Amino acid sequence: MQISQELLGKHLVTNFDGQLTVGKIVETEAYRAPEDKASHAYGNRLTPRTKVMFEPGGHCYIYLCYGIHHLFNVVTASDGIAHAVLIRAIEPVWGIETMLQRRNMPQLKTNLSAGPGTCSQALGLTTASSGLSLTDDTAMIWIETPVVSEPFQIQSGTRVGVAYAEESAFLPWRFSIAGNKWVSKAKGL
DNA sequence: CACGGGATCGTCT
DNA sequence: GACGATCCCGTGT
Repeated sequence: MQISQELLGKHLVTNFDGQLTVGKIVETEAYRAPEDKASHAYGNRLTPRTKVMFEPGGHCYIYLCYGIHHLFNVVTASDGIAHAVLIRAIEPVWGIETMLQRRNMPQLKTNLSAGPGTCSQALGLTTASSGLSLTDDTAMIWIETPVVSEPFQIQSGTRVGVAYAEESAFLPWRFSIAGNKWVSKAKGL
């Protein structure tokens, strides 16, 4: 919860095949097992897929949604506690040409990375990278605090696509940088 | 601009 | 064997 807000404004960096891409995190969602019915680890459900969420924080959980989209999460809690923060949108900062190529887009538009599936694709993140460390010296994915950053207000709302989750569906656990045009359009905010 | 549907496949029952 | 923590494009207004 706190971490999902602290991640706003931070830089998410990937370095695959010598291609450096950087995006400022502008939108996140918190998922907190065991009580959160929207979490894949609800009730501490432990499967081959979810097990990286139970490991100590500092690495990532990436999974495939709707057979098409790779969704990137930061695992945030201590050993045995399955908390994660979904990165829903980034503002491109560096490596824009690479991101456009990955997205197969001719020119820069806000839909380059507004939405969890597209922003993962822009950064080159796939399930193949699930479980990788964000903190190792050799990490290919990591998070940095930008040297300079504009102050911003945090906006919150309910999460997207979790209507099935009963009472958990109404938790205001979606956070974004107010007024940032790279935030996804889902459910207005 | 709002809505509707199709794409597409790993994961769990 | 069903179903998503989604996106995009088509249609109609």
